Amino acid sequence: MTSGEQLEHSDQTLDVLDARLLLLLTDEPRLGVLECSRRLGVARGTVQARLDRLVGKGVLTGFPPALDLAAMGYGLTAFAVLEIAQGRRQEVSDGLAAINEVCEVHATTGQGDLFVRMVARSNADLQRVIDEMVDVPGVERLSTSIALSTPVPPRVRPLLERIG
Amino acid sequence: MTSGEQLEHSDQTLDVLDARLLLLLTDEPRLGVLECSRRLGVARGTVQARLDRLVGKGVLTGFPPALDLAAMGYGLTAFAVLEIAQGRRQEVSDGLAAINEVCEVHATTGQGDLFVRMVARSNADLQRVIDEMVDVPGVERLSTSIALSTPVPPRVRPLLERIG
DNA sequence: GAAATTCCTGGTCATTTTGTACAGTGCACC
DNA sequence: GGTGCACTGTACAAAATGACCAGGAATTTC
Repeated sequence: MTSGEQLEHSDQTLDVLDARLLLLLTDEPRLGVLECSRRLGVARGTVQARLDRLVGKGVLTGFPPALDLAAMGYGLTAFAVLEIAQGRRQEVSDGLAAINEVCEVHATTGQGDLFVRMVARSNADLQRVIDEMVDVPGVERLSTSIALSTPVPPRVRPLLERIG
Repeated sequence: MTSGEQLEHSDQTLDVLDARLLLLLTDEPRLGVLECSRRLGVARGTVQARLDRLVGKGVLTGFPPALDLAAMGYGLTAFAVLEIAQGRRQEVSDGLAAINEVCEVHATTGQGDLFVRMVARSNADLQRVIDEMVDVPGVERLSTSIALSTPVPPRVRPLLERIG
């Protein structure tokens, strides 16, 4: 059954087997190739080949350790939308990247030019981080909101499940 | 050198060695315990004990496969801020969670009540996803912005580096 | 239709890693 | 001085890995 079940998707990057494999690894990331092959009911070489292929395609980029920032003392997550001076995106981005607590920055359409995710140890700490951000040259306006809860934590699963 | 270098941090959840270990695993996630011990210049048992402890503390939650959504065909990432009817957060969250393309939802302070990260295959596809979100009962206002670029991709490194 | 290609299977092999255990050592604390 | 704790270095059996290869089935190509 090389591949014949997925007639509905066009740019079929992922195979049913690929999806099942990734799903399996999503649930139990520490599984070895051998275990995977057993669970999936295929030969070990197949799993090995699939993984290599997925990495080659750039779909699977690695298995980074997942850290719980809250458990590390960074109990606060906050988001900031900032407006910046025209044509200084690069400069501002660099300035933000230099702040340790800044965990993610996106340039977006709409009024806010940059969107930032950051963490802090406490409210006071957050204040400090925000101050640092405001001080970045080129930042004109900054509005922050604190994450109170996370009804849907980062996930990819549904996208995979639709294939497998 | 059990632990004696980190005098500046108070709720010292993480040790210098912990940080170095996590940093190492961040860079090369597929390393085994033995390799780590070699790289760090400590005994294998030590690395093993540290990892167990980190997992026990809840700091290290696993090694999920990192997938490149763009390589999977989801080239578009977008953010949405939505305002919802009073007291229907749970209901709305569930509704959003049922949409495959919704990758993350946070409840936040400020005007926007919920903050959503989503992906799509194309502009048309994004339109569909947005429509689905608007149709979720309890959603009153929704404003979307598309991620044009990501100057700072999700990272934890700086937080670790400050310790190690 | 026949040939070539591709992908999976199921097996082998030597090498490496894991899990687990243990005695020994340096250090902090009482 | 004694106790507890974390790290070291070592050991050994069991398991997994990486690298092969021949054969079969399905797909594509001519």
